[in-house]
Amino acid sequence: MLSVEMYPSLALGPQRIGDCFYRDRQAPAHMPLYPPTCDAAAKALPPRLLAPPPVPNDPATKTPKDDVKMELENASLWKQFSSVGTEMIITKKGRRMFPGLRLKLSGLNPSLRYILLLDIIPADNSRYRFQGGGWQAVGGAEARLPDRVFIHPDSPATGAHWQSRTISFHYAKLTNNTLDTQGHIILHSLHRYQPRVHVIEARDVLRWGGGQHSFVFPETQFITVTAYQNNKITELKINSNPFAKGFREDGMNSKKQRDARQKRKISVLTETLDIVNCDPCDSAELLQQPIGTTTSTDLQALALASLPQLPDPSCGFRPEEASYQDTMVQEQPLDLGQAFMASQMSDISISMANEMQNTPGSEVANNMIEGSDATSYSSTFPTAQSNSFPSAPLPQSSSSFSSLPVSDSSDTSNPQASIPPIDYPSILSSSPTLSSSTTTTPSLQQTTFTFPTPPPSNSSSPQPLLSSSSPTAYHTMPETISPHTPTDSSFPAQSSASVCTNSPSSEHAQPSHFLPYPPVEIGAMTQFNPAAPYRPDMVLHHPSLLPQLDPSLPSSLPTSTPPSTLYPAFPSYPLRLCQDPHSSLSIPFRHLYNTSMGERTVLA
DNA sequence: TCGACTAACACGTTTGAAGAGT
DNA sequence: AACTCTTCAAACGTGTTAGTCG
Repeated sequence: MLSVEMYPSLALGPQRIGDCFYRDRQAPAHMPLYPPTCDAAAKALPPRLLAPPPVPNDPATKTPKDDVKMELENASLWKQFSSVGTEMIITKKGRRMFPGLRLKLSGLNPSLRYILLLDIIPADNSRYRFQGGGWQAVGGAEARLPDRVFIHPDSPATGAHWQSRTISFHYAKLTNNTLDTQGHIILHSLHRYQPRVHVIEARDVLRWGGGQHSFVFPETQFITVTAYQNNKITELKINSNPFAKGFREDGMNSKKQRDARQKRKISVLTETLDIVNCDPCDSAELLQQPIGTTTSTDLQALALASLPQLPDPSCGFRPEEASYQDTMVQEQPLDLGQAFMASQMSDISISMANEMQNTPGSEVANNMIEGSDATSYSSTFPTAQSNSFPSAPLPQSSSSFSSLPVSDSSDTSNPQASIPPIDYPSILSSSPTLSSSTTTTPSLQQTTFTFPTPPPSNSSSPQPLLSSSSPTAYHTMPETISPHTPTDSSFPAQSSASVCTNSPSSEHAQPSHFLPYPPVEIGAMTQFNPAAPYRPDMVLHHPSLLPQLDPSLPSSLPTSTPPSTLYPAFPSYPLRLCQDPHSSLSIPFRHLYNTSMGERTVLA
């Protein structure tokens, strides 16, 4: 087993994030679409690896994975927002998404264990501004931040588990705090993003590859904001989010009620001042102003005047008796810390160990460095229809995927139903299964796939997600890399996977294939404690865990690979999954170490 | 001056502990 | 003793708003 000593970066603790982050941020705006390391690696690819992969016509290569389907349960709600132009508030402390991603999974093997991940990637490389009642691209996107992947707290769980209930990612939080230590997903404000959900067979994780399904629901695209720009979005949120009930028409926090409170407050302040200002030299002129015309500044002045800072014995006012309760109680930092996290870790380890035991090819970990088949997928995406993002149209689609681009005229609830559907690429439905989940062969898959590439972002008309007539091939590393394999390549090992988007009229999102890049080693290190009453959400931070929707985006191209971090959704994060910045190799979860106490601990 | 952002605020929901009842 | 149900307070999730910053 590898030790921390083999990966000096692991010893650096939390600051590693910042290190890597700043490396990203310092990347020049004119940075190439691909990082130098990637470029070099791509150039170094043997021609055979760049060639299109064989099309898997052989039915024998089909696995149950091909039937994995995902449905966006609250698609209608998402479409409501999408039709207006979904905005998501991001705050320093982290803000949940609303609507949340509520999903239904089917087609999984009930007895196998899976891990569900959520990540959010830039939908394009533009920055937006709300003007003229709509969103306009106003420039290039900011440098990409370290990617973080939110691991569903139930992970790993059996296919039966996932299929028996609605899967919700509502615990995931978004932040604009680039130095966030809470494990929230870091995003730039005023940028457009696309959430993705990944289903990874747990044991595949152990072998640095294996099958994977990724699902994209275009209607879940959103623009991040620090304050709502579109009133319609605010209304929608208030009307559909139970937490915002108070702001509804009949709520105590409605505009009407707030105005009434404001008036009452002014009245009380006025009365208070009547007492305080028994001294004629006080701010009597403030009181001369009609209440109705009192400005906020005036209110502040009134409040200040009424505060017990003017103890005048002559007026009988006793400041110490005043009930000014501005006692802001300091938030107690929750330090569920390492003990809790460790329990979580051990749980996953156990489950993973079980997986390993149940897998005849449990020696896969040792064979991860073996090469694998290369497969290529390419497709052309038609231009999407314009939508609620006036200058950034979304692809028109339903909440589920269909391999056939069928018009969705039946969806009358969707105000845009009349818009011609997007012809989603056949790649997404017909792509081959690259690795069998049941195979005992620990081979890694090599895949080349093609994703649409948005035109240059400096255009005032942002390009729609997944729409392009000039697809760009996305290449993954040809050779498998293991921690034991010294290399200067920036590419991690790769494996087969699938990506899926939904088409306009389908019932389910159905995956096609892409590479889990770099390999995720969640299972081997993550342990959940079944006895724990609550399972923390966890976030795997990895800059290049999965391929970008559009590899040409600058944000997808860190010049150096930041470390991967594994966070629980807790205030304190003792565990961190790092990647060796020198070798660009992802460190298996078993090398997670504890940083909460300023010390390193190899957990397994 | 203006747009973006932040912190404080009030209200509602959620959660979990404590107590009562069976 | 064990279980279920109710109550209640704290924590948390909302949008709003005033103020700050560049």
